Amino acid sequence: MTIKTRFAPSPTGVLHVGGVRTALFSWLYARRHGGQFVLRIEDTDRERSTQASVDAILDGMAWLGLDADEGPYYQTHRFDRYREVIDEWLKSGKAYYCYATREELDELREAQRAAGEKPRYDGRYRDRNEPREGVDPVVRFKNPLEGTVRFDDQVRGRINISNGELDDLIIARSDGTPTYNFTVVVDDADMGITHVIRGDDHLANTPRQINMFEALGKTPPTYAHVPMILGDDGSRLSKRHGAVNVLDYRDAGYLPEALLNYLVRLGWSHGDQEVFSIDEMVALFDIGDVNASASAFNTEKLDWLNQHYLQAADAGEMGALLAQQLHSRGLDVAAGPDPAVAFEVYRDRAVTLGALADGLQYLYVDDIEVDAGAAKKHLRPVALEPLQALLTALQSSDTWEADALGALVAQVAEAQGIGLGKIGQPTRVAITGGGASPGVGDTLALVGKPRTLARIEQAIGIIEARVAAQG
RNA sequence: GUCCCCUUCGUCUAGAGGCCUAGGACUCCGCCCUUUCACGGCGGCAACAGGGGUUCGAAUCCCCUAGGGGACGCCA
Repeated sequence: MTIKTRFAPSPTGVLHVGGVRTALFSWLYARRHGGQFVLRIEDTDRERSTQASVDAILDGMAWLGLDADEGPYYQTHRFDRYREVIDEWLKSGKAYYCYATREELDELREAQRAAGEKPRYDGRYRDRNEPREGVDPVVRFKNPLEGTVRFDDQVRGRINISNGELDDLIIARSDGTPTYNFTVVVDDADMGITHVIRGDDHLANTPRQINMFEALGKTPPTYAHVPMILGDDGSRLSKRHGAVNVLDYRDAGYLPEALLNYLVRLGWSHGDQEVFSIDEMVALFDIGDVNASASAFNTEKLDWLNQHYLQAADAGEMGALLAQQLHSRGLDVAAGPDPAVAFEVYRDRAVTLGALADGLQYLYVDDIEVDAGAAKKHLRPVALEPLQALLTALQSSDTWEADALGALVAQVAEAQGIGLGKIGQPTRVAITGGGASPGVGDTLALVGKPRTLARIEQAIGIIEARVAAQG
């Protein structure tokens, strides 16, 4: 049997990291077993589905490299097929029209809740077909009254739910459009899905879906319900915990392989291994190894992985991404060093490309503002003479290459009879505006000669003003 | 409320009755390297929810309690 999995999001919002994890698990499972992976857009709720959400799903999946072998299918394109099954079930008595109004249903639920019962449809139209004036009926599936639905969930193990707990769910709204629990079944059956890997918020739907598979005369797929992702505080991950939209992670400068690596380790592991290439995930992943308990999203660990991948990333590719980051900050990339070169110098200090771009702004502007704290600490009178000496030396330097510049700074320090730090720090503050940067030689090389000279002069000016102010 | 599910360091996890003095990773804290910041190296703090069983022996099996989560829509 060829394995076939699917990812079936509804386009009613952003592509959530929780959704991406189930997509990843489904994709990995299919790839691992040489099977197929299907993308299906569940857009039966026409009120809430939007094209923007569809685009977000497609963009996100493409960015992550979770390529589908089939699809995207759209449920709205399959309404004829759903209608066909509904008519058939209506004819064969597997489904029936229900004329109860929303108000009546609300009342019923309220009464049940008040009586301490589980709210559910009471079957009042199950065995009578009595059209009502002015009421467009919904169609309900005739769920079995007796027996227990049993299935072996690949993550949760054996699950038993009594049919007595289930009611007759609506499969077509009063406007005739089909609903989720029904369309999923028809689609999974028609598309030959063998393994359904999804969030565990669907666990309670599964028995009724299995009953519908039987009504269809089909064998239900194997199910695996993956626990949801929690926020730092243990509650369900949502926007208030920070970014949940995968595209926000892309825009912040996270690498897809880092996000995927982070997500695959949430609920799944392989011994002590933390870093997995895509190929390793494909080779090692098994849905049966996924934990049954929920796990919390932790940005620090994601950051660590992203940094890890950045350290080994291709400088050319990272340069292009960094250029986008700089550009989105309104900076002219042509006004500074090749971003690929800058990345190479900074790669061990980059957590995300976004944060890196923030820290590199000084390379792409003519005028920088010197941080007050750094100036106070390092642009002191004692630094005046070393900076002047360095300025002179740099002015007459005919090469502008990192190693040579580093050596030059060291020579000046020695000539001044001071330690490297006594000249390195003031220089760093002068040319970057802050107290942290790569080696002085690298930094000078990146900044370039004209700006370096101008900035050292500016720093000398600051110190002189300070001396003057102190009298 | 009813039904279902979950429970190892702060977080992600290893652990399938003796290998556990409970291992790894992130975070945090030290030390080393170092002109700064990082990287890197070394070290440290930190957990089996509680209570009963079963067993020669339990983080691992069973039961109860507590806590947490989910579902209960003409949403998906």
